[in-house]
Amino acid sequence: MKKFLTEKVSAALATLGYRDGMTLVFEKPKLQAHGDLTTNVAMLLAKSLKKNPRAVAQEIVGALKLEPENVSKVEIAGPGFINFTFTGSFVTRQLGTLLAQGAAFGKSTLGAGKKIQVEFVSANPTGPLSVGHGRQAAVGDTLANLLQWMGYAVTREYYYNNAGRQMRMLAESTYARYIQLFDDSHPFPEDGYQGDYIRDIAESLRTQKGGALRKQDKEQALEFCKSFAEQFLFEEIKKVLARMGVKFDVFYNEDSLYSSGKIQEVIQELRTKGLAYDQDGAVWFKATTFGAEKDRVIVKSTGEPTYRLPDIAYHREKFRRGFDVIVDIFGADHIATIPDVLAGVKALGYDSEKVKVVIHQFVTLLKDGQQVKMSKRAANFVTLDELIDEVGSDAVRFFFIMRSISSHLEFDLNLAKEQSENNPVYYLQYAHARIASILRFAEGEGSGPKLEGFASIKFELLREQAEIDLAKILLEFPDTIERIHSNFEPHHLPNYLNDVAAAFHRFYHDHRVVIDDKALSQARLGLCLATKTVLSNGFAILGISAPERM
RNA sequence: GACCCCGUAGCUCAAUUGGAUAGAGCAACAGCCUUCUAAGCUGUAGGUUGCGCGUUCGAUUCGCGCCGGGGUCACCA
Repeated sequence: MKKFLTEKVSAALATLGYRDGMTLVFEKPKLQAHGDLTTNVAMLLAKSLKKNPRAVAQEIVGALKLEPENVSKVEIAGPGFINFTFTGSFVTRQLGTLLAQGAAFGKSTLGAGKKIQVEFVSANPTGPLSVGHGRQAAVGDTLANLLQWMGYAVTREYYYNNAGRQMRMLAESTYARYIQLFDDSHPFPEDGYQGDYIRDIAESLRTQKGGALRKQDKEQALEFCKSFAEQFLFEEIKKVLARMGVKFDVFYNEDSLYSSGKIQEVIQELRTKGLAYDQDGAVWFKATTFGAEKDRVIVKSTGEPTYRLPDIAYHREKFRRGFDVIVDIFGADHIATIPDVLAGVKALGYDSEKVKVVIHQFVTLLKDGQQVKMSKRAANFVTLDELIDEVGSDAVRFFFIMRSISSHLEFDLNLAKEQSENNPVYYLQYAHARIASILRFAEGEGSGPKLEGFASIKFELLREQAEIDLAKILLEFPDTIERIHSNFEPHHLPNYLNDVAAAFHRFYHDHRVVIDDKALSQARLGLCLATKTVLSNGFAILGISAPERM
C-alpha cells in the first residue's frame, strides 16, 4: 500500500516540478481519524521552498491522480499532513495475494545473494547457560530467522574459548569435587566454581573412571578433568539450546586462532603498518589512531595476548570468510570492548561499517518478589535450563524478544509460572488455535461451506469495520519485517502479532464466520486463513509453536 | 571521575527513529457465553513522559545541565 502511494505522490511531485530526490515517507497515523497512511512531504518541502506547508500540500493533492475505487479520501490536516484513506475493497482485494503467497508472505529478496553471519551466545564452557544467555539466544536466533526470511544466506556462529585461567579453574574445581567424593576433607580451591553443577560433573567422572584419577599424577588428572568438564558442559549447553530450538552452524574455537598462526599474523601486520609498538615489555595497539582515548595492550609482558588480540583476529577471519554483513550480539558487559575490535578491523584494512553490533541489556530475575543475584562463582543462580523447565520454551523465547533490547528485562519467575494461562504468548497462540478450530468446523461434515480456491473468493464482500481493520493489519506484516531488518529491534514482531491477534479476536467476537450466506462465509474463511498465515509466519520467525488446538 | 543503557498509568513495558489527542498487558471496577474455542470481547478509571533550559511549525524522541537506577572503564574474558 505504501508502494502504491509512493508511485502516485512521486508522479504528482514530478508534475509540479519538485525534486523527487527525497525519499517519501508514509506512516500509519496513531489516530484512525487521520486515515490509513499519512505523509509529511509537504512540510518538508515547505521548508526548502519557503512556502506555507498547507499550500504546498494543496498543490500536491491537486496534482494527484487517484482512482476512487482505491482511495476514498485525501485530506490535508494539521500543519500540513496529507492523509490517505483507502477503500475497503482496495484493502481486501489484496488478501488474495496474501493467501497465494501463503508461507512465503512477508519474505523478500532484499538479502538475496548476500552472506551474513550472526554471532551470539558465545559462552565459554565453564558453566551452564544463564538466563542472560537465554536472552541472547532468543534475540540472535530470531534475528537470524528474520534475515533468512529476507533472503540472506545466514550462518549462526558460536565463539568460545576453552583455554586460559578460567579453564584451569574449572579443572581444579572439578578435580577437587571428584576427590571429595572419596575424601570429604579435601579442600576446595578458594576462588573455584561453587555451583552444584561441578558436583554433577565429578559424579559423572566417578561413574566413568571410578577412582582411577586419584592414583594419577595430579597434572595429568587435571588435564583430564578439564577436557572432561568441557565436554560435559558443552553437551549441556547444546542440549539447552536445542530445547529452545536454537541450532548453530559453526562453533568457532578461539584456540584455533593460535594454532593456525592467525594471532601472529595480526601482530605482524599491525607492526608492518606501524600500528603496533613495544613498550614496557608489552605490545601495544595504536587504538588512538582510530579515535580511542588510549592505546591498548594486545600482548602482555608475560608474552600472553590479551582478549583483544584474538577478538580482532577472529573478526578478521569473519571478513576473510566473505561475509557481507557481520552481526555481533553482545551483552551490555561487553560494550567497552567493541570500539577496540572495530578499530582493529579498520587497522587491518577492512570496512568496519559491515559489522553490526547489537547490544542487549541485562535480564534481572525476580523470585518471590526479590531480585536473584546471578553469579557463576556463587552457588545461587538460575540456569536457562531451569527457566525452560518452569515456563516452557515458547514463553521463554517470547518473553526475551518482547522487550526492546536496549531495555533491562525483568523476568518475574513467580508471575511467569502462576500466569502460565495469562501469558501473552498464549494470547497469540490462542488466536491461531481458534482459527484452526473454525477451519476444521467449516470443513467438517459438509455442514459449513468449504474453503475453495482463493481465486473464487469475493473479498469485496468484507465490508464490516472489524473485517477491514483486520485485513489492513495483516497487510502490514512485510513492513514489520523490513522495519526490524533495518533497525535490528526484534521486539516489534511480538508487538505487531499482538495487534493481529487482538484485531482477529475482535472480528471473531462481532461476526460469525460459518453462516448461510455462502459467498460471505467464503470471504470470512479466507480472512481467517490469511490471519492464520500471518500468525504462523510470525511464529516461525520467533521460533515458537503454532498450535492447531489448545 | 569518564563513557554506555534506562527513567513514560499502581506494576511490567510500547510509541513506526522529530509528527497530530502518549498506547497495550497485568492489577482495580462494571458488563458480555443456549452459538465456529470465554486462554476471548466491551466499557470505566488511571499521566506535568524524573526535573530545568534550549533547538522548530511540532519534542517521550534531538542538544546542554542536574537527579535517580543499572552497566563498563586492567598487561582480567
